[in-house]
Amino acid sequence: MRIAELSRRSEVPVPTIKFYLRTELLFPGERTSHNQAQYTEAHVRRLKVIRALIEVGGLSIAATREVLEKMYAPGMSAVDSAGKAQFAMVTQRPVIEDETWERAVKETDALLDRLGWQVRATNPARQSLASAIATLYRLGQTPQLKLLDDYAKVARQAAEAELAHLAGETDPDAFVESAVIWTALGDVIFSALRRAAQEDIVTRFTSPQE
Amino acid sequence: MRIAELSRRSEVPVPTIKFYLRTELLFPGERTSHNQAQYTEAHVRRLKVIRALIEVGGLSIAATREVLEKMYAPGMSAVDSAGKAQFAMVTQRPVIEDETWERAVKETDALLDRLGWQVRATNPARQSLASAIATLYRLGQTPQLKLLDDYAKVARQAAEAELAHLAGETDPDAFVESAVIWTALGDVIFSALRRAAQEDIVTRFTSPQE
DNA sequence: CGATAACAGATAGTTCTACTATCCATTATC
DNA sequence: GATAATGGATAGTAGAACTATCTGTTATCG
Repeated sequence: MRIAELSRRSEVPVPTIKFYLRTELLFPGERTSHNQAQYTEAHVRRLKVIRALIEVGGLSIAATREVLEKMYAPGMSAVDSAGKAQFAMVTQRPVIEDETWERAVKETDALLDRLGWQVRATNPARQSLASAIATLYRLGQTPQLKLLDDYAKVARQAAEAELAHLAGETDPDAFVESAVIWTALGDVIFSALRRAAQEDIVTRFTSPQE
Repeated sequence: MRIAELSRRSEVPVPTIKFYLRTELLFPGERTSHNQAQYTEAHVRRLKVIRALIEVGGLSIAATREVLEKMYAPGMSAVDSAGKAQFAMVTQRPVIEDETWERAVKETDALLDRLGWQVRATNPARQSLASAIATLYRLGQTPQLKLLDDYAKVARQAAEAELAHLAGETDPDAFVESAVIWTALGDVIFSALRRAAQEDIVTRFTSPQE
């Protein structure tokens, strides 16, 4: 198909597709002549994934590009690709290395240790967690161990549920794609469900009439 | 204190503080003369909360302003203020009302119904959830009921754990502030823990040696 | 008291992100 | 053969979140 149809099918404007091609977010079509290229179903699909990650998942273009690179990197097992893509999804922010930060890192290490989780030092989730904990400290909100432990237990259940869901996927490419999509959208879904649950709990608490 | 000290104490540059004052993100200091104003501990505190919501929580300035407005609105119960602030934290995106969207809304309603949760129609979490589910549909990822139900159960546990934590707070202002901070940072913490759990599970699965 | 520094407020400028728009020389298509 | 579409290059735009500069005071310190 040509670019106009690709645009129609993917609901992405032509100039935006060109922009994605320029910035290597989308792989090029097969050239048939000096000013013609053929696009395929794979392009449509890729554009849909890109839009989902950006619009719904809230990823930046840079993060999305990295995720896609890792996702479809050849010569890696599905699990490794998914893992690498996972890493690219975490927004890294520069860290202020003060006393609070040190404390938060220790707290993070202790938590993961206590849980017995095997999480590499390179996993950006560690840093992300530490910076949230550091922020709680700075705001005088002592992050109670119990609450963190509860959160962790619950997070593990969520991860188990979604990995069980993914286990049904036999095709490696489909597995990686599903894993990435679920990681990105899972955050959104979970966040929404948490807020919904909060309202329900508060409602029951203030006007108990079960 | 004067603005230089406020800047030092809050670690926010003076021009940024001025910008926050201009845009009413930060309430003004008490004027003592034509070009002097006094700032208080409350200003320091507020700036720290603002930076936490923006930098760690990832809120936009507009969302942050709304959250703060609702948070400290007078004449409301702590629970109501926290609820309103909660609503302002969800990023609303324009919705494409196609067939997929309709289906996702039905799915969302059915889910909340099945769970028996009391969630108002105005809660933006509904829309957020529906748009994530619609995206899954569009990507051909059938959102299995079981997984959504599992997620919901887990989200409820997280919400219960954090509300139990908040229940200890007797001062209404402190309650609202804690609620807002935990809602914003909870997303980050949970997301990080989920990714950490994913790595642990995958590690155990591919090289089981407990 | 006077020099220097700090201040509030106004206005303008900057950087980054994520697109949009325009143009041109081809190439398709009717 | 006229019209439309295309790929690629270049430039422009809109919004967000600051950052800088300027002006006319007001503090403060020696």
